Formats: sequence, structure tokens, C-alpha cells
Amino acid sequence: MVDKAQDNSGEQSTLARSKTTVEVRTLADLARIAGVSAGTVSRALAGKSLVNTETRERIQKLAREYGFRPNQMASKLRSRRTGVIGVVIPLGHDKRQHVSDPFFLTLLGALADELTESGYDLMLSRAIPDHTSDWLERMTGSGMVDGVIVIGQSDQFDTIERVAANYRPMVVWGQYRTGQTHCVVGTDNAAGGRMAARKLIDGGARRLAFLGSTTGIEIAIRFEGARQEAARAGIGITHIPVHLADEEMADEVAAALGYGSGSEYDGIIAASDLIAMGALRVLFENGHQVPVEVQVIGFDDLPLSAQTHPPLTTIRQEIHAGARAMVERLKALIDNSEAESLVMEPRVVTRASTR
Amino acid sequence: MVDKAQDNSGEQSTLARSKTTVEVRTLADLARIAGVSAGTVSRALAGKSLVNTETRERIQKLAREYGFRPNQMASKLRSRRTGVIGVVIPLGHDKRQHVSDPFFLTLLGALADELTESGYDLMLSRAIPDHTSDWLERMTGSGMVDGVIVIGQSDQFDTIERVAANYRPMVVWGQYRTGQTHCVVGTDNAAGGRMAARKLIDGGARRLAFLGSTTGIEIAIRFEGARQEAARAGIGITHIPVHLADEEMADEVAAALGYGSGSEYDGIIAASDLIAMGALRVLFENGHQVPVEVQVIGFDDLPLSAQTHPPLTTIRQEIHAGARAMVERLKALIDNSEAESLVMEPRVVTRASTR
DNA sequence: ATGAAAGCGCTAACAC
DNA sequence: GTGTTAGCGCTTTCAT
Repeated sequence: MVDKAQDNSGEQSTLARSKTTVEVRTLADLARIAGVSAGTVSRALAGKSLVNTETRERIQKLAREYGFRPNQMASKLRSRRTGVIGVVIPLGHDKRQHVSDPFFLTLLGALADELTESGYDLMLSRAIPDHTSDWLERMTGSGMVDGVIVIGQSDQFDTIERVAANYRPMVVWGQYRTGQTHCVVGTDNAAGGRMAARKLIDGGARRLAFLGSTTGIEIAIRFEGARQEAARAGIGITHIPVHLADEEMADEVAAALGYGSGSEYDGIIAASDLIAMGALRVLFENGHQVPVEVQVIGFDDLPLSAQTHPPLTTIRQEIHAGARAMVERLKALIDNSEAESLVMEPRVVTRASTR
Repeated sequence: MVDKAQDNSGEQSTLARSKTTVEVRTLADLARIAGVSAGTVSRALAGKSLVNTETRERIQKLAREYGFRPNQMASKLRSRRTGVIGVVIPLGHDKRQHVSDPFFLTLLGALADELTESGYDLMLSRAIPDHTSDWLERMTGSGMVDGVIVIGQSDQFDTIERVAANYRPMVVWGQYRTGQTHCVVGTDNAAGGRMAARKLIDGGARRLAFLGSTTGIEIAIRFEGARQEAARAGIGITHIPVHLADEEMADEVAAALGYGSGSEYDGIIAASDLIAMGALRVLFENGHQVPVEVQVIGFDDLPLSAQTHPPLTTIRQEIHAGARAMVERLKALIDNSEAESLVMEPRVVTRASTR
């Protein structure tokens, strides 16, 4: 039921027979039907200037009728622009499918919106950096994308720098280091860490714990900021590396916090809101009052963080503004303009998990 | 600093000068350097069978040294397979950027994992169906993907059916309707709705509310299931359409639940865990005890739902199994095999928000 | 304003 | 085994 009335050309009115039975797969096919050349069809469909309005409309109508769409692969190959942005999430440490990290996912959603807005498609690649460390080049060197966005540096700072030396249209979400080559957009993690510690200390906390693995540079810097701020108040911070695997995290947090070994904290700085939520739950299950006995502060300010119990005080990262900034910079780089890195100021969002 | 030593060919040892100064952009370039033909390079790089092991390794080494990667656009055009799966999320109703819906995002993450595993790249497209309703064809007809996965039917069932009539490699997450053309993977939403109502009624609830907009077919069916089950117990359900926009949702829920107008419910069936979390929070803020005064049950069983306070009882959808099933079916369809729809049984996950 | 022709960079017959 | 030859379907000069 597909190949009816195939090879009898030029005879009957094209309008008379069912459009769906004729295979129109190429510009040439349509050109034949329209009685013009492939070049003209190309121009007409692209809405180009120098085509007679009448022919253009006729061709567009025909294309619609036959459900014809130009093959993008051919178009992209010829025109040397793909209209696609690669988004890659390196899963350096912590093999567990990081992709479900709500922060990354939220950022991804925002990026999808911004890119779509700018007429780009988004090609997602979850990369697992291994010894070859060509996870990034696979994207940048593929000829399939006009530019690349990397969500999170993980522990791959050096790889990213190396690639950036030869590949310009790339923007990375993460931590800025003075003198770096690649264009990065992110939060001032040191400041965020400091704010978090300050907030808890101001609320009266004296026995602080920092929850989160510092393998990734961003979190390492958050910890460092918190540590410094606490030191200025003559307070130490215990670093407790917990991982993000959703289900088990709570158990890990429970074990880490040492309930009921007696070694308790009165202030918990979580490396992310997700970890903070785990902590909140463990605290509750162990009968600890938040924020009366223990204060908890998160990092990110995910939409969900207002919904926790108690609502979570956290260090806000501007995800949507960040996504917009990244896309804007990437477009500049694609146009061969310059683009400066952007370090955004975090800000304390006070809710009910701190005093 | 880019065009040094460009046009002096064939003279010096290729090993003597810095590899990075020579532009090796095509198979032909590399072929020249290796002293073979482009065809051989192509075969060698593809690890094809009939190439001398020695030459193959030499060519691969050269490719690595010069950082050469074959242009995918050209490759895909010629070989007529793209290695890319399009994932599209229709935003039919509820324009607010649905992309941040945690359920979709979780499913997306799982799909990314499965597809990567199978060697496919993932092209993400957030589609806003408008009057033209060609949002799907833009993907299926583009020649850019080997197959398409649609996450959620939204209110676009008919459009999907129409496209499915002419485009085979497509799998959709959503609700199954007997006799439909397109291959769908999803949960038995009617059963899920019934289970939810039953659970609350068994716990003693008598004044039920269903929270969620029923514009999308899946949620409409959940509501219908709940309604029927409740009817069998001689109980009615008030339908309260709330939307998913993160921030405002809680307010909307608060208003909807009529606090403190006095018209209170003792059982709340949420169309999704996200809505349930909003309800939990509103309930808490209004001083209502969950589950003693009011029971709440969600739908989805997102990882986060174990972290709420109290931990959320919910109807579990098998997201990861679903993702795997979708990819498996899609691969079958790409291979021109058949693929049957899959309706998965939901299951009550009892935690602490119900009696 | 339109047609003809030359590729974009690669793969796959087909030769040898 | 490897070289040669034709394209994949489109865009874009260059003519006319």
C-alpha cells in the first residue's frame, strides 16, 4: 500500500491523486513536480530573496502538500553549519548516573529553553571520562555541532582546558580559575561557602560539618570557603564526603553524622540542596529538631527546596540567568566574537532550616 | 597563529614538524599523509575487516596524532544512518516550561543512559505544539534522526497517531488506548488511579480530592480510575485542577484546598509526586497533621519522594524499566521488526503520608 | 529570476 | 588488501 501509482509521471494533475502515495524525498523530486530546477526549490524553501514570489509560494505549497522536508544532513554538510549545540555532562567521579542530579537537570531544562529560543537544537551526551580523556573531543571534533556547552567541570578541568586551546565555541558551567582559557559561567563558590558558614555561625552554630564529596572542583571550593570563614571565627569544620546516589545517600548521611554515636553537630553545610534534603530527613528520623538543635543550609536553591520540611535555607545559584548567559556567550563565540567568563554572586535564601 | 606552514606539501617529514600546525580535516588529507587512498583510511578508521592490520594501526595512530575525526555529517549523509535518536517533549497545555517537570527529567536521564549504552546520541527538542501541529514532523521528517521518542502525549494524541501512520521508528511514553497505531510504553494509569483511591479509602478517608490538571490524557485517566474506585465505595471525588509551575503551585494548592474556608478533605490524591509535595507543605503550614487528619498519596515515586516529610506514599511508575523498554522497542522498529506497546502495572509504595 | 554544475566529506560497490 | 569511482541530498557560485 505504499507504491501505488509510482512511475507514471507528468500525465495527471498532481492535485488529482493522493499526495501521500507519491514519494517526494529530495529537492529534485519536488523540482520535477513543480517544473523547476532543484536550485530554485532550495531557494524557495529557504525563503531566499531572489525567487519570484509566485513561484516561491507555489513551491512552498507543493512542499506542504507532499509533506516534503529537506534532508538536514545534506543541508548541514553543504552549508557547514549544523544548528546544533552539543551539551555534555562529564561524569568524572561518582559513576552513578549523575544525569539524574536535579541541579544539572534543571540547568539542562533552562538551556533547552534558551537554545530553542535561539533556534538551536540540543544534542545531549552523557560522557564518562576514562583514561583516554577524549570524551570532549568526541563532541567538539565530530562536525555535528556548532558549539558545545559543558555542564560541570567534574574533575576534568585539565581536559577541558586542553580542548579549549583548539576549539573556541565552548562554554562551561563551573568554577572560574584566574588565567584559565575556557569560557566559564558559574557561581562564586568560595563566596557561597563563606556565606553558608557565616549564616550558621551567626545562628549560633559551633560544631560544623560539611557534607559532600570534594572530588569536583566546585564543591571543593565551597568547602574551602566555608572552612576559611569558620576559621576566622575560630571554628573547625568536619568534612564528610557523601555521594549523591539518591537512595543510599540518606543512609550514608546517617552513618556519617554518627547518630547515635554521640558525636553530634549543630550546623550542617550541605554541598547541594539534594544532600541537604537527605540530611533533613536523617535528622528528623533521629528526632533532632531543625533548626533548634541543628541548623542545615543547602546550596543551589532548587525549586524543590522551598517544599522541604522545614523549608530549606540555602545558597542560591542563578540557574536561569546562568543558562541565558551561557547561550549568549556561546553565540558570540560562534560568531567569532570574544566572550568573557561570568562569575555570579550567590545569595543566601533564608527559610526555616536555620536560625 | 593559525595558518602557519600551510601550503608547503610533501616536502618535510610529517613527523618532524608539530602535528598541530597541519590541518588534517578530511579523509583525503590523512590519506595523503599516510600514502594511501581515502577509501582505505575510511575502512581503517571504521575498524573494518578487510584492511591490513599493520596499515590499519598506522592510520589510526596517525589520526590520533593529528587529532583527526571524520566529519559525522558527511558520514551520516552517505551511510543513511545518523546514530541519533530524537527525544521530544510536547508542551501542549501548560506552557510553563514543562521541561523542568522532574518526572520527565528523570525519564530523560534514564533514556540518556539507555541510548548511550546502545551507541546512540540523543537530540533533545522541547516542542510547543501550535495550530500547525507540525512539531513532531519537524523531528521525524528532518533526516537527522534514526528514530524518535516522545515523552508524554500531552493533548497531542491525534497528532502523534497521524504521524505514526507514516513514520515507524517512534515510541511514545504515555497512555495506551486500544487500537492505537503508535507504540506506547507507560503505566496503567486507570489501575494507578484506582489503587490510589483504594489506599486512601482503606485508610479511612471519606472526603477525597484529586489534585491535578486533566488536560493531558494520562492524568485524566488517573482521575477517572480514582473516581470509579471511590464511586464503588459510594464516595465522590472533588477534582481540583492545579498546574505545575513550581513556585506558585503551593499557593494554588492552598487556595484550592479551601483553607481555611472550612471545606476540608481527609484524603488527597495528587496527580504527581510534585503536586503531592506541594500539598504536603500547604497542609503543614496550615497546621494539619498528615496522615492523621489528612492522607496524601502521590504518583510517580520519584527518588525525592522518600525524602519528604512525612515520606510520601505514592503510586510507583517504573521509570528505568520504562526507559529500557522504550529503547529496546525503538531499536526493533529501526530494524524493521515489530514492537508491541507495553502497559506496566503500577504499584503502591507505602510510606508515611497515609494510614 | 532561474538553470547548470560543482562540490561539502564521506562510504560502498566495483575493480584489480 | 587497496585504489577508483560514484554518488548521499543539498547549497551556491556562475552563467544566462
